[in-house]
Amino acid sequence: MQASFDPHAIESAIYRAWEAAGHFAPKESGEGYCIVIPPPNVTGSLHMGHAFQHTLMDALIRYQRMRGRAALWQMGTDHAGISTQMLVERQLNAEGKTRHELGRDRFVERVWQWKGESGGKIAQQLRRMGSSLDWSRERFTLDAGFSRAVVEVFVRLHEEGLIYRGQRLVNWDPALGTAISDLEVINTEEQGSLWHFRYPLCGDVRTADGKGHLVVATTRPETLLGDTAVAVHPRDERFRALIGQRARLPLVDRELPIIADDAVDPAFGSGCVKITPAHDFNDYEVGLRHNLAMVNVLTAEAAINDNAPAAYRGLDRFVARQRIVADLDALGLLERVQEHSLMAPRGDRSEAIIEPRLTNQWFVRIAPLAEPAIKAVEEGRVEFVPKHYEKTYFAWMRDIKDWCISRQQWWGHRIPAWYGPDGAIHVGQDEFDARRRAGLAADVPLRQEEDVLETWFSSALWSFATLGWPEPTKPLERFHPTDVLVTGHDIIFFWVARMIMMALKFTGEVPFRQVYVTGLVRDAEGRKMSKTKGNGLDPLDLIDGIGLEELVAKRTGNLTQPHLAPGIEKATRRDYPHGIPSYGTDALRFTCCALASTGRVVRFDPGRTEGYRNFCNKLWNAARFVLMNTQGRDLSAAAEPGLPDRWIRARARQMVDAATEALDTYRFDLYAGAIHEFAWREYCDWYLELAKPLLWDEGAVPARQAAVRRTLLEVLELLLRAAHPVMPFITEAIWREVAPLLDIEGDTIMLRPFPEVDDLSADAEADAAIDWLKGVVVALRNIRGEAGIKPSQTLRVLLQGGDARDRELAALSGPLVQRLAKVESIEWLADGDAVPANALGLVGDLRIMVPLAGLIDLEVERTRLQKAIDRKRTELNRLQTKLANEKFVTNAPPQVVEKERAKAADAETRLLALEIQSASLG
RNA sequence: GGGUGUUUAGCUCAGUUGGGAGAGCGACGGCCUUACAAGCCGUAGGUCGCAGGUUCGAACCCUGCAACACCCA
Repeated sequence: MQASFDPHAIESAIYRAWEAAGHFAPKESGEGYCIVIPPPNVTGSLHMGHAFQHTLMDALIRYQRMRGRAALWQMGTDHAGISTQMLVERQLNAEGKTRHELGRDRFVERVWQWKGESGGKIAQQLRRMGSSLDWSRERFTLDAGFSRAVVEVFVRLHEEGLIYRGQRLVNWDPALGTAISDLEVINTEEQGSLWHFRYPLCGDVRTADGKGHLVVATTRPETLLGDTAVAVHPRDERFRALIGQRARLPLVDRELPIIADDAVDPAFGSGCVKITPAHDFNDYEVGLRHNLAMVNVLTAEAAINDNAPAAYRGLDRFVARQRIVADLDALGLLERVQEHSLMAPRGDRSEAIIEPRLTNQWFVRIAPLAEPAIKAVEEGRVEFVPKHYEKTYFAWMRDIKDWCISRQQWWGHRIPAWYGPDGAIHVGQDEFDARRRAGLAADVPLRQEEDVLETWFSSALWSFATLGWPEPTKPLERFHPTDVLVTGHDIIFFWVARMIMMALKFTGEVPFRQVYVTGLVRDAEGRKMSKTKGNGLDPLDLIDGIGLEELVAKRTGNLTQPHLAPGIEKATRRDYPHGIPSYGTDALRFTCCALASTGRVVRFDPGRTEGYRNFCNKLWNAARFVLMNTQGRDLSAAAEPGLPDRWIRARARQMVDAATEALDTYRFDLYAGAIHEFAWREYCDWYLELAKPLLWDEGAVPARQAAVRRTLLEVLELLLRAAHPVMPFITEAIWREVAPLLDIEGDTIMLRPFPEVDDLSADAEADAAIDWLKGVVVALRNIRGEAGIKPSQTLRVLLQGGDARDRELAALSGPLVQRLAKVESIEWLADGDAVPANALGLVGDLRIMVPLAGLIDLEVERTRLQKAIDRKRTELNRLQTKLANEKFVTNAPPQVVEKERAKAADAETRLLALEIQSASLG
């Protein structure tokens, strides 16, 4: 093995070998375990969020595979309708073309071509992460089988009346020219203006205070072109007399009824509200209630259409806004303008301001689907981890609105509906089926719906359509419901809820038994990682490393806002003065696990990755040490385990227990902690050090040495298996060296069993003995450290006090203590013996003394001692106060009281010893 | 406006049923000790957001308040 850990030397070859051997496919027999991957965008690339979630999924899959389950991690990608179409349209624009010039067929062809070119990237990156996905079963939401499932679902929902087409007010994205769903609209607070306009009253009508006009306020003046009423609150005394009268809409010269509606907030603005049913969701409801006309004044591009006066036709909405304000001002109808912060709706993809717009769209009638999905979670058939996300889920599901599923786009599943010459709608699997169902002759011309389904409609079928539905396939039977869905809280509504509804509807089963909701990855300062902010991290850069100049170029290139480049460059040079070193996949994965605690935000700090790269190196070198001391040795000799051997196995048992518990409850941070703690703090820091004296003692009993060698190997091998789910590559590389020495069959660690607690036994005796030893060694190190004694200086140690057990342990562990603390001699003194001036350490009643002579400065030792006395006295006082409290003694459980008494007695003994020592030093 | 979550060491976070406040990183001091300087040894640092309450006992349970984050309208 190389002297230091080099991830590049091992990773790719190992992954290729696993894949070639078919190890990622579920085994033929055994209980199934399945996770479906949240499908990445087919033309996308890996970001930190993927790296994070995929690490957790892969850890689960590898863990369950090692536990004997037939584990399937179902691979697939999403066609990502809007974002992919946007990307390709942008490419076209760069060439000076538009999709409309190209036409639908050629455009779609072009997208497929782009998919062919860039669609493999994410798959390669997933391989670099070590993801044990079953590539042989890879699916795509637009592949033939999946599309069939989509059509099937559409047709059946339509048959049952759960899909309908209708004219509704929808969120219209003028930049993309399509409707989008409520969830795709992001409302953010922005600064704007509130314009107050005067609408003259018709006839001789006057307001209560004698004015001839009403005042209405709006943040969107251009919409007044579509006003069809003015509303007031029915109990608003100021306007009661005006209800039923009419006002005149300026510029348009339309008479508007003055109506009363509870929805009006009398305290907002003037108390009068202009009603634009075709361009505002609240007004739309008012319009329905009062049977108002709905005047659409916007085109698909959000310019003013022909329903408006000629003066404004064709103007962009924001140009029209300025013009209208100016015109009203000129007419003396602008009362005032007010600074105003408003919630601006923007499209999550285009970031354009969304316009509510009246259009014909397809909807899913969702309430009948939501009901069983709510029940499934209430009854625990689907369980959220952490549990509190169920509240979020219920809140949304119980107030769910019909789902707009049609998009005026080209890239996606074209809606399987055909229009007859009379405008009648015929739905079917295909045109033939639609004709058959409708009983239409072959010569009746039919025109297919132009719209496609939104991407989430197909994603909603992911759990079962990837497994072969609508065919009753074996994988479907074996792996559905899947075991757990691992995803972020940002897509609980988009995806999780819809999958539950669709799976229940079409398979009668929940799609997964548990949902593990991860936090979302942010940068080290807690900010969202984004290209615009230039604070993004590419997981591949953490794995492979990247030079500073290249990193700067990557972060500042192709910015949508180029003026931000200098700031980004400066921050990058500050944060990564030497670029990013290559840390390897295992270190990145370990970081992801270690950061996966229960919070909602995961602050990703590359410093942690460096630390875990070091951990990989530690493990690598520990393995080198073990191999150096075992290769070519006779390991078959009868073994006689010593206390350290028994101890490390007992510790291993504890580690396996903790690791198993952590993985079973999705506490990946605790799992990583258990592995790290055991490997570094116990196996390396103590066991390897304890092993050295025995290994290097030429006069040692052969059976003892054999036991040490076997223990070194066996515990290392067990540790590798326990750590494999989080760090697959390094564990495989080391395991291949270690396994032959232990005569283990098999060519890969990934198919070996995960360690079981029952493989090991607890050992109270060994624990006590090694605890004692550690106590003595730490006490001596402490004296050394504080007294500034050089590590090369050997010590003479005197022992006094203690009991028979201390003498027994000293006899057993003396040689180990000597080696670990660099002690040349240990001498027992009787209780009454005079002792030279010394530095004192305590383990229970046992006094560990290092004579000062020539080594330790008396003053330094006095200071150290005084500190120890102060600390111990504080502790004792606290305990004595507690024990003096009668209420405590009578009310607390006896074992608690007993424990406190023992602690007090111990503190007292120690304090006494320290005080005697203090007196003796003068 | 409604809801959810968070607040513990300089930073990032653990803390399982209420019973001696922890880890990693960082800081400081000392070491090239023959697996590892990507290492080893040691040290310092906290009124557990604030105010009440329950309890013999509260970081943990209850109430109120504050700050921050996110979701919904």
